[in-house]
Amino acid sequence: MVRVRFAPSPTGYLHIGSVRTALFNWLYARSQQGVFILRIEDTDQKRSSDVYMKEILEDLEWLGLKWDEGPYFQTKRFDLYRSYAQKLLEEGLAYKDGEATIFKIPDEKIKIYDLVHGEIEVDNTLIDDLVLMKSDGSPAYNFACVIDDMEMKVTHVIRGDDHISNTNKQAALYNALGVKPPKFAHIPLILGPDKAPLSKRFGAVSITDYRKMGYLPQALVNYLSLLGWAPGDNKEFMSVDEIVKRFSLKRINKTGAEFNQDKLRWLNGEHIRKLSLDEFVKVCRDFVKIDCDEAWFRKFAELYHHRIKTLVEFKEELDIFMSEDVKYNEEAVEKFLKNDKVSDILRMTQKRLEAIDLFTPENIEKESRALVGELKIESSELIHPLRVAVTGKAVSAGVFEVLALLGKDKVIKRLEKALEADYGRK
RNA sequence: GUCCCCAUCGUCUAGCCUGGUCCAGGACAACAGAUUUUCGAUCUGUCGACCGCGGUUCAAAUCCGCGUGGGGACGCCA
Repeated sequence: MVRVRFAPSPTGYLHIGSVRTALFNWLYARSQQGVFILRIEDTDQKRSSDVYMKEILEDLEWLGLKWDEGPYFQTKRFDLYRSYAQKLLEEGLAYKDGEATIFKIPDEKIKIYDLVHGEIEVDNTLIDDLVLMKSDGSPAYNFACVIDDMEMKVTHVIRGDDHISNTNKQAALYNALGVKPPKFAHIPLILGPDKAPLSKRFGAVSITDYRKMGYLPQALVNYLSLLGWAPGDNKEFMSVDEIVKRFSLKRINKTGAEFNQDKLRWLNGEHIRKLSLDEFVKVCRDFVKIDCDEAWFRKFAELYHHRIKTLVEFKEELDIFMSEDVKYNEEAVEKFLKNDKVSDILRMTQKRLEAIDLFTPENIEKESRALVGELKIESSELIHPLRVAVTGKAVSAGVFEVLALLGKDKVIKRLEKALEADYGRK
């Protein structure tokens, strides 16, 4: 039975890199019908906080990375660490230095077999002895980690590359305890654009940030799974189930991967499209928290379902519809409103639209095209200025649908405002 | 400084183990064209990489060595 664990420290929010580690553990457990254990490494009591702890649990749940066991807390296991330290002391494998207990690292070369990297040989004569229990009575990281992994019968330790140089120390500890070490898989780190491991400098690194930016958990899972792993057949857009089915440690690669938000955004768009309209409406409602007519909202969502890539983009479009004021995009105004004929065309359009009883896309289009025919102009000469005048932007869904959804009053009012500004003369 | 890890398009990667099918495939981005209702949508296309040098071999992205470059670890932090 495969048993893996994710062991975060509640000394900060859940970082993209940590989440990727959690994800690979979870994927391996799921793909092997194994057990995914959550262990909170809170031995640094000065830096640990409940706020971070709660956020970590929430983020894992939001991502759908459910744990089967735990959370275990290291602060509740100090007796256990103490007793093992005592045992090593009695066996002469550790010694006291003041209040601290130190493990005497045997002078020998040690071979580690890593599932990702293959064999790694390290000369343990080069490293210092290892603190087991600190003077304040708390266990040191490498010790607590080994004891817990042993006690929790962890079979595979999947963690970041940066732990490779802990592994030889831990291996020496396993030897001293007379226990077979778990299998190790050190996965490459996630890098920022500067090729250094992801840090605050990069901007958004916490899962909460991505949630707020309107990314779907399944998109984030999909994207993160592709950093350091690939199914091998060029398939990239995958459901979580599909990833679980195809995941294998063998296909994890060794190179650090740069986090690329463009690709995440693309994948997010794909996952949004894949939602049914009902699902999409629900997701959007939860995200924007706006009070408006259900049927209207649904129509709006339908119009933008395939046009937006994040929920924030959805909200921005929605704001254009909801707000009283139009924010005019300078480039759009420059390109489509600053033209001699525009004012006249818009004035006439406004009159036509005002006369429509049933303000439907079909009727709006009919009237607009009729006007285009009478004026002997290109339809684009009416449509583009109309869009900019009403939405402030050069980009939107189909303009007739947009107008219909906006409603006659609002459209007329916005046209009036645009005409007052009199861009055509400036 | 010492030790360890890594090295294919701008980015994520396939191929590398088991050398020939690779003048290196896909995706994101970028760019161009199309769609005469735009576009950040859609479709089509273009650009673009095996870090260098030696070696092994009939044959090397693939194996070996050395360089170079990047990263990590050297805490009574985790």
